[in-house]
Amino acid sequence: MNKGMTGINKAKIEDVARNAGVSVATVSRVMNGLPNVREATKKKVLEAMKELSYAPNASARSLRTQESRAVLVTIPDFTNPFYSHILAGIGDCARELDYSALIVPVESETRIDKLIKEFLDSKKADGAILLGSKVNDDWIKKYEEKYCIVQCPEFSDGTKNIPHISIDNYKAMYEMTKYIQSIGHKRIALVINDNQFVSTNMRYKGFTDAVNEAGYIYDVEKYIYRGTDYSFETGIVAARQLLSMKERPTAILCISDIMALGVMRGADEMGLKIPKDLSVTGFDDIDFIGMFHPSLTTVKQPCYEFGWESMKLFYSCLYDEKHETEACLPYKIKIRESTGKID
Amino acid sequence: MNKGMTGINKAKIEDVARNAGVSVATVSRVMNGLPNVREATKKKVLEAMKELSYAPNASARSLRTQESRAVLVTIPDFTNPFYSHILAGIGDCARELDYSALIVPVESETRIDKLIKEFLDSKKADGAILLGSKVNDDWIKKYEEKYCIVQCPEFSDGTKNIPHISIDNYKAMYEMTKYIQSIGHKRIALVINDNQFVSTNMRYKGFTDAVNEAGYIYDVEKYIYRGTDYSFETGIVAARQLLSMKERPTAILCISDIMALGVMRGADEMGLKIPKDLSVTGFDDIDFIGMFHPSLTTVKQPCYEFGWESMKLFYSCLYDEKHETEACLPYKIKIRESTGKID
DNA sequence: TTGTAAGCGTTATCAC
DNA sequence: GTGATAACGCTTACAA
Repeated sequence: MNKGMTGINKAKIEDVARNAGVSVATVSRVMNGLPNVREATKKKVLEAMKELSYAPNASARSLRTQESRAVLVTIPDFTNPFYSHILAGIGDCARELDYSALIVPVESETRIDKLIKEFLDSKKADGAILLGSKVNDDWIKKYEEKYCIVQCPEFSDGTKNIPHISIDNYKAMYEMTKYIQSIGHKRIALVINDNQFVSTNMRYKGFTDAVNEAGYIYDVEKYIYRGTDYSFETGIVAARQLLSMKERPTAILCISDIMALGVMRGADEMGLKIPKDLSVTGFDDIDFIGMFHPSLTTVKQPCYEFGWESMKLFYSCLYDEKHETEACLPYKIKIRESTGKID
Repeated sequence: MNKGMTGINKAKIEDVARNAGVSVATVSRVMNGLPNVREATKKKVLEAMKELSYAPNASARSLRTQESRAVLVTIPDFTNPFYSHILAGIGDCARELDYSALIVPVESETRIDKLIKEFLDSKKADGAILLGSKVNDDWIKKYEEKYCIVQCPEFSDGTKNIPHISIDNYKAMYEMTKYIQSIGHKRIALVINDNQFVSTNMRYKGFTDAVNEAGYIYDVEKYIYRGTDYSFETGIVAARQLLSMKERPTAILCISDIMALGVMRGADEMGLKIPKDLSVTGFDDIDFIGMFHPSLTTVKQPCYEFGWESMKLFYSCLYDEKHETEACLPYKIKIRESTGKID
C-alpha cells in the first residue's frame, strides 16, 4: 500500500500511556469505561488521548476480544427499491450500536453459502443478516449453531427457530381481500408468482381463505395468475389474460406494487378505467408509486423498521442470554384511488 | 458474545502447521502464494488446511499487515435509486478484489467527516469512496494526504486533484440541448436546483452555452426554474410556472428524471400533450421510468460502472505506484417518446 | 527450501 | 487503583 501505510506515525495505546504518565492497562480501562480508575487519572488519560488524537486499532482489538463488531448483510438485489429502506435501517441501527455493516450483493444460494463461511469463519463478521431467504434454503441450518444469523423479511421453512423479522403476510392479504369484498367486489383475481418466498405462500393463503369464506367464486384458482417474477411486464400480461375472461374480475390484487402498476397499464390498454371498471391493489408501498396516477391502494411494509429491528435482533442474539427469536412488525393497509366501490 | 465465541475450536495456522508437519511460516507462504515452496510441501499444507477447514483470521492478518482490506463507502441516501446501481458496482468489484465494503448512510457533512476519521484512523478501512460530495466540501482535503479517497460521481471544487469518477456533465447537457434545438425548439426551459453538486453547475453551463450559441432567446434566465431538490413535486411546480408564461417554452429540460416526471404530470394537469405540445427530457435514466408513459428521453448515466470504476480506482490508488486521478465515463443520450419535432 | 522468533496494538489476569 | 505481562493469530526478517 502507498497511503494508509502512513499509519506509521499514528499514536498507539503505549504513546497515550507514556504521555499521561500511566500504564497501558490504565489507558485501556479508561477507554473501555471500566471501574476502579481514579477520576484524576482518568482525566489525564483522556487529555493525552485527545492531544495525540488517539484512535484504538480495530484489528488489534478484534484479535484480542475475538469479536469483529461487524455484521455481514447479504442482499439479493441492490436495485430493488424494497431493499433500500431495509439497508438504511440496518445501517443506522448498526451505527448506533457501534457495529459495521458489510453489505455484499449475492445472486445465488451457493454464493451466499460460501460468503457466510468466508466472512464468519475468518471473523470478518460476528454473524449475518440475510435478506430474501428462499423457502428451501435449508443450508442455513448448518450455521445456526455456530453463528448468529437473522433472516429478514423472508425466511426458510426449515429454519423457523432461527431469528427472523417479518410481517404477518397471511393476515395482511386476508385483510386486503376482505376490504375489497366489503366494497362490493365478488370476482376478485390475484396476481402472484412461483418464487420461493414464504411471504408469497402466506399471501396466497390469506387471499384464498378470504375468498373461500365469502363463497362467491367456486373455483378460486381460475382467477389466479402466476408469473415468474414481480415485474411490471408480468403485471401487464396478467391483466391482459385476466381481463379477457368472459366473466372478468372486477378487482385484481397483486403481491407487489410493480406488478400492480403493470396491471393498471394493461387495463388502460384495454380501455378500462380505474377504479370505475376495475380495482387494483399492490403490496409494499414502495416510494415511487406516489408518482403514479391513480394512486395505488397497497399494503405498506415497514421496511426501515425491518432493517432496524433485524440489526437489534442480531445484536440481542449476540449479547443477551435470553432473546427473542422472531419479531412480527405491523403493516398498514393504505387505501388510495385505485380501489373503489362496486354498485 | 454468546455465539461466535465458539471460535474456541477453530483451527489456526499453528494447527495446520502441526497437521502438515511443517512450520507456520511455510503454511503462511502457501496461503499467500509466495515462491520457494516445494510442490510436495505445498500439497501437504493444502490438504491440512482443507481437512481442518482452516480460515485465516482476518484481524490477526490486518494487525500484522497494517491493512484492513475494507473500504468505507458513505452514501447520502440509500433510498435514492440512483445510488443503488453504484453500490452494486462497488460491491461486485470489491468482492472481485477481495475487499469488503463498509457502507454507511450519512446525512450531514460533519457526520461524514467524523465517520472518515473514525473508520480510517482506527484502520477499520484502508480508505473511502464518497458518494455525493458537495462542491464546497473542502474538509476532504484534510484526509487526502493521509488516505486514499475516491469521490463519485460528484466531487468538491477544491479537490479536483483527488481521485474521482464522473461523466462529462457539461457535454451531456450541451448535447441534449443541441438535440432539442435540432428538432425545431427555440424556447427551451431548464429545471434545475440550487444544490451544491458540481454536476448541477456543469449541466447548467452546458445548457446556457447551447442556448446562447443558438441565439434564440435573449434572456436565458427567464426560462430557468430553480428548485431546492430533485423531486417530483418540484417538477410539478416548475411546469406550472414555466407553462403559464405568456410565451411558454415548447421544451423543458430537467436535471433529473424524477423532476421530468413531475413536469410531465404538471403539463398533463394543464391539458398539454407530450410530445405534441411539449417536449420533456430527464437525466439519469433510473430504472422505473420505463414504467411511465410516454417514455422519457434522458441521459443515461453509467451507474453500475461508476461504482465498479470507483472501486478499481480506489484499489489502484492504494497499490499502484502510478495511477489515474480521475476517470470520465461515457454517458448516452436516450431518445424516447417524450420529445418530438416542432413544425 | 524451511524453521525460529519478533512484533503488529490491544485486552485481561495477575500481582502489588 | 495501578502496573507488568502474557496472550490473541498472523507475517516476515533472518538463520539455518
